[in-house]
Amino acid sequence: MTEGPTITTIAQRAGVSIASVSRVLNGLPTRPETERRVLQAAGELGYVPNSVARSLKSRRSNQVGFAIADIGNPAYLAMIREIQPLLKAAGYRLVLHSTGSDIAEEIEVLRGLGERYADGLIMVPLRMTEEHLKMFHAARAPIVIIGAAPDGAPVDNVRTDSRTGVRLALAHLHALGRRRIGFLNGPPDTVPGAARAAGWAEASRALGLPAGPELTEVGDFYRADGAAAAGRLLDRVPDLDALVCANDLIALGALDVLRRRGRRVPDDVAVTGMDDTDLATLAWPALTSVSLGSAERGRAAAGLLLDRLAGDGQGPRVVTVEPRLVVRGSTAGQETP
Amino acid sequence: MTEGPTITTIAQRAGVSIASVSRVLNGLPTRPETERRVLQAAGELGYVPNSVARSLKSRRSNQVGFAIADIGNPAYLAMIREIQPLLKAAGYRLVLHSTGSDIAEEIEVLRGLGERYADGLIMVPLRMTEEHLKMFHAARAPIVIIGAAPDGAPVDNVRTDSRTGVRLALAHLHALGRRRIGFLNGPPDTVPGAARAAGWAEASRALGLPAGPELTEVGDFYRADGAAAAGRLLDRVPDLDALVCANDLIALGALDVLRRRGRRVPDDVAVTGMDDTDLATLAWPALTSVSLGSAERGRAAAGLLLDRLAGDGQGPRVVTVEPRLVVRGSTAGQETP
DNA sequence: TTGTACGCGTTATCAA
DNA sequence: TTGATAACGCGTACAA
Repeated sequence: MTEGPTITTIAQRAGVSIASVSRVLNGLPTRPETERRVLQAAGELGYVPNSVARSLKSRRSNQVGFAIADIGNPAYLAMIREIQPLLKAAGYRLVLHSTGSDIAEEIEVLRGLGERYADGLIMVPLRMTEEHLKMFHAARAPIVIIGAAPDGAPVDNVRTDSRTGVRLALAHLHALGRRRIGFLNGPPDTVPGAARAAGWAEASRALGLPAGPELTEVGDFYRADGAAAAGRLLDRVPDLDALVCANDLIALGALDVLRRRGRRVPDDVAVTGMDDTDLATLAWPALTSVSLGSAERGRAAAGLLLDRLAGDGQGPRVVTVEPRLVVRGSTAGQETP
Repeated sequence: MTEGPTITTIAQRAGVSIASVSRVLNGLPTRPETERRVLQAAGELGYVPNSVARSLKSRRSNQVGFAIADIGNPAYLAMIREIQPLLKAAGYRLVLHSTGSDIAEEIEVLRGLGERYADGLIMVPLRMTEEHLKMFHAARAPIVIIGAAPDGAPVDNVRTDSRTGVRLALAHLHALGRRRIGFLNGPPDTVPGAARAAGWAEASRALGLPAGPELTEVGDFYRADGAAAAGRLLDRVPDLDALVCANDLIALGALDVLRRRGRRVPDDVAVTGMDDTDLATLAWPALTSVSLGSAERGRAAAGLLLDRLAGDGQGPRVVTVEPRLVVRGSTAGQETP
């Protein structure tokens, strides 16, 4: 825990100037004898370059921020698992921000970017406020938004179409003959919540299904909230024959409640989730889920950001990932492999 | 994306020296008029202090590293969820390292600590080599190891007793009348793998159960490996009446195989996991699991590290978390709540 | 090929 | 109270 050696220490020990030390360490041409002495001194002292000083000089931190609402959500996890290796391979460290879906904390993360602790930021915002936009414009480092960024915002954007996702789920259930289909949504004032609500309304109308509020319950995007919402909806509409859930966690909560109430899945009530997380194959019966390509979106976001960091100066780019229905036992009634 | 303002820019605009700017920004006594001009200039320019320069001067990065084998393992996840808010509250950013259980990468993380990009490190190593020990001694920043650190290593240590954990599981199954109990372990050359193997041998002997290699299968700590290992063991010992698994992921793999082979759980085969992750309550039947206090260990580790960072200069400390059996449907045969 | 000296943006010391 | 200036550790013109 003593003070570490610096190039000055090495220079003294090797009897050369700090410039020579720096040159040797950076592989610039030097006389073999000088190189030998420097390397020996560095080795003996256990020298490790100070990344802070290097950053101050180079104006690059070699770090990238990743901001999400909750590290516990497996959809975000799938993103991290893709992003982290890509960043590491490119020489960047990953700074993780878990904002707890608190707007103020999200803004704080954006403001922090101004401190230059990171060379770029990937963010999955739950809401999109004026404040966000202001920070986007003020940002002095590239930002990639996973989710819906407003057109014209100076950020790269990886999006998916969860409206279509809800439609896929609803069409699937409709094709299976279900007609009393309930909807368990997340907070409608969040970006994903609003998109799913819109998709629900659209698709219901298109299929000639009732789309009124009597078939919808709202809670947070967690399992316990999903269970509570499912309980309320079942109390109100006991003859439901299917449930569309706004994410897998909510669906798992719904499965808990259905099991507790003795409703068979999928025989009595079919259930769909969304995000197609690892949890979907864990549930019993395995959960039919709409994949929004979390892993793919993570990969795309990392790619976009690395392009920027490599000096790509194009205008804002948008990558779109198509939703895809993954049918499993919770709607199909067959054993999972 | 233009160059950001510095205290020099502010000083020019406000017509004062950079020293005055710094004083105002740090709340040191200044004449009201000076303060006003500085704050106005700073506000107009959208000044944000450069954390890199600040770090170089203060010799503190306000970052903490957290190194784990795989972010996808929910036991680690439980730790992060505790660690991250504690660090944030104390003003530290979290730098996440996922090493893929590769020794070389773990060593690289320890070496990286020498670059002073972080003020401290929390690490959950899977193995413990001479190289690790060397790096611990050479480290110039405090390290907290979650898992078994050798006595005398200059690190704080949060440990649990997974030997006892295996004993708890085995005793539980024995008390339920099971006598042909198999063991699905992780790699025995890892710290947790070795501890669990030792616990298995000890506890089997104590209970008068066979403890030979014929009842053990080994794989990695993942679900697919658990399934493969369970398959091999069932082929060899078809009349098993229980399975002790080295973690929850392995147990979930075992549940997959048992279901596929038509063995009822727990009636035919009782199953226990370890780590008591969120997945345990997701499985069907819900998984009896030995809690090793992941969340608690994460909290303890963060606490130890923050103490150090606050200047605590004691010798290495050890915190031990007791394992605890959590009984659920996979052994008790009752509906989960 | 090598050394001197400056700058990166801050904080902190010392005179004034 | 304020300003000039010296660090912090590194990279790099520029001069030798």
